Amino acid sequence: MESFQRYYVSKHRNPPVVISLIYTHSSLRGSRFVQGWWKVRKLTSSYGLGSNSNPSSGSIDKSRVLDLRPLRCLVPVFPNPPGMSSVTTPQPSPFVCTPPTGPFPPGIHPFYPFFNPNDSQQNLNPNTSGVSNQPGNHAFGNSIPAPVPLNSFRTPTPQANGGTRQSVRGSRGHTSESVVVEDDDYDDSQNQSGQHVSGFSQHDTEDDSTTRKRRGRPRKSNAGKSRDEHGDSFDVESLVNKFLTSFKLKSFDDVRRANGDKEIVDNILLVYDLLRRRLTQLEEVKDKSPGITRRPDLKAASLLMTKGVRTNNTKRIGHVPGVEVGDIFFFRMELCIVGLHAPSMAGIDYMNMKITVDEEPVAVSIVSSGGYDDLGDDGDVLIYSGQGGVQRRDKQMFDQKLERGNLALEKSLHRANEVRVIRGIKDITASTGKIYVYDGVYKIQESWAEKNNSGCNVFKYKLVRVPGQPEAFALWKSIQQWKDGTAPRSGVILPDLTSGAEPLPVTLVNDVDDEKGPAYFTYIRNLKYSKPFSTSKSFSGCQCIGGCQAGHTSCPCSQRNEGYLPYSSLGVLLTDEPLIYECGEACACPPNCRNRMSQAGLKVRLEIFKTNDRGWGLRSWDPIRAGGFICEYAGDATDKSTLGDFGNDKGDNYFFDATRSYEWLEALHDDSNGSTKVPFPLVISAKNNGNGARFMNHSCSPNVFWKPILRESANESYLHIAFFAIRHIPPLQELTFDYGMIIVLEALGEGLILSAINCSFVPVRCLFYSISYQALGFRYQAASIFTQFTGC
DNA sequence: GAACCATCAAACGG
DNA sequence: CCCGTTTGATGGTT
Repeated sequence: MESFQRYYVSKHRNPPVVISLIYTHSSLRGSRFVQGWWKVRKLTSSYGLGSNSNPSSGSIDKSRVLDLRPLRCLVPVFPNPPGMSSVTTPQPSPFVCTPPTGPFPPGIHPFYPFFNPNDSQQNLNPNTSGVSNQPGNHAFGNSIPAPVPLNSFRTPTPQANGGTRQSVRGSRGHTSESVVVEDDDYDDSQNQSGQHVSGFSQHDTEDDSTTRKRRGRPRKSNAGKSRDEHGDSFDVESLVNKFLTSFKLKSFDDVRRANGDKEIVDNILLVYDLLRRRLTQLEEVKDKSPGITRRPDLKAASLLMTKGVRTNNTKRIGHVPGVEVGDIFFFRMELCIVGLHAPSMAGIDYMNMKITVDEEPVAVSIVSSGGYDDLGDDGDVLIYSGQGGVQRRDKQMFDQKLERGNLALEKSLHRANEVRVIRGIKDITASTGKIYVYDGVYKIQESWAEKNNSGCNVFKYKLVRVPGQPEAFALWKSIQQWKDGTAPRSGVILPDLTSGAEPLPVTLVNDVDDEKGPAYFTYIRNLKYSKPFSTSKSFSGCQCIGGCQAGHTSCPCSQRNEGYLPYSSLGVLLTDEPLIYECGEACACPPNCRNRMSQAGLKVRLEIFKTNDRGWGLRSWDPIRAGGFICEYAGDATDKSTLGDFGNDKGDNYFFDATRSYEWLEALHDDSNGSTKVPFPLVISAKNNGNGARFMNHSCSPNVFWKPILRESANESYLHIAFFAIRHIPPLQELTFDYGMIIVLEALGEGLILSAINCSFVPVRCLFYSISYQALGFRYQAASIFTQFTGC
């Protein structure tokens, strides 16, 4: 159950040391996608170094397999030697892992590049963990990039950007020269016991009795037709547990329940939506999953909340940790489980506050979504109506009373406390449904009562946005004006890069500098094959004249996708499966069939824009919901075998390699049977021909992932790559995905730097980890996480 | 502590 | 597209 990739690096060193890194499958289980364990092996023999010589596998000393803590993580976690690892046998390790800022064990000293003897300001505070938000403290001289946290991609710091590109490009040369790739598999003892059951995989949670129970049930062989009253609850239960385990929410303590942070909030929302989408899919095919009720949004939230999986449980005034101004939500329950706005329906959330001896209610947040006659056109001002005054049953109106939320708002006016405002906006893509935008905190300026159309008293509250917050709702209004044409988008170079090839334009924008656009290429909508990807299959297609429908058990397209349609009616990805079978030429269904999502062209308004520090990038004017389809990777399909090891010999910076490891959702699959690995050697070149996807940059905390999609005609099949949103993406947030990694060891200065280049064609992106390595009588020390983003 | 109630949901059908 | 119906969850109040 070991390696799927291994890369050797040979470096000039005296004595020479060759080390390989193996990403271990088993360790991925239960870890978040940004983390993983890596094994570092010391090879016992030396090779002809300084060239691309290929080390022979026979020289590996398997007894010297060592474990290091996660190489790719947002915050470095340093090993806790006793009992930390569940995947390895404890063994004395010649590695000593230390944060780069200390404290250091006896005999270990601060090391280059984190220590500069000339820098008296060196930060050795152990509490900073080395990768907080102050990367600029580290001294690198003029040519070495400053360490930056891995997640700095989203919030780049000025120190990290300036002047680092040169040095990284410089270092690319000698690292890539010294890299040797070897493709043989180190471990043949792969655990084949895993099973793929009914569309989602079993997860090994030994403490989970329901999972065990289900595994042993022969009842499952009835193709789920059983109406056993407990039958479906086992499915749902194990589904929830799988998600929770995958995203480290299984054991959720009171501390995290009371106060969240970005990672907790992100993961909870991630699991919520995965669960909600899966329940949606199950609900569509009722006879396969009896007992699944309507309202998957409520069901998913209730499942999580009964397990205590929620955060910011304690009400508070002001911002909620982990939720940023501009964040978007698609369901009221999402606001609830992250603590932004607790009531599932009511518009005013409030809490009791001790004032001397008495308690009085104060408002903490409001949702303005059109239920009453609110006025919010100004953008920074909101006239909000009080609650009550209507009888829901018979719609009878009466005077509002100064109680509950109304009273709380009144008290908040006098106490001048901040009130969070969530603006509900009609979702254009879905005629029904709303998008909720967190618009930051407001203060109540005045209140009054007025008569409404029925002559009843209604309370009104004037709220004014607290200045200095990022644009949120105002941005939506701007974008609407760009679309209307009532206000111009600044910096537009080309209004439509596609020249009408897509149903929606793709704008080319640069409001950063005076570069007039990326190098010339031809816009094409789809992936182009010079020959079929595969000719072995024979497939007659479906006969769904009006388009494939959920629950049509006879539809062969549905059958190939484990009995479900992979997309919702709104075009949101529902399935967990590693490969999607879309309808193809052989199918009788129309082009707008629900199962042709990636063939219908763009659904969101994209823009290619100049970034501050990474060349050109891709983003969307429209909000994209989690699982939403973005686009496919267009270009020329290439045979990987015709390329060099790294495919970069032609200077092609626009490559997509489907054979690379990508971590998103791999944790959700039981990988012991290899089912999650994409067995398709598809490499796409978008150098000459491509679409917006070729501009998508890499991130270690991406908001987009890709999935392979198979389209079949009678005797041929074609593989395509489609991109989907990992989480809800607000407008104009850059779209990024994880390119996948190659790990490189590099001797640098006094230490070994573990570095990673994330794609064959891209310069070194991430330099990693802090180790002290005792080998052959020499001690090497390596630096901690710092990251480089070079753009394209 | 249980039951009830109020509430700017969300999906669906006509 | 608007409207009503249905199915609902949470949190506060009784």
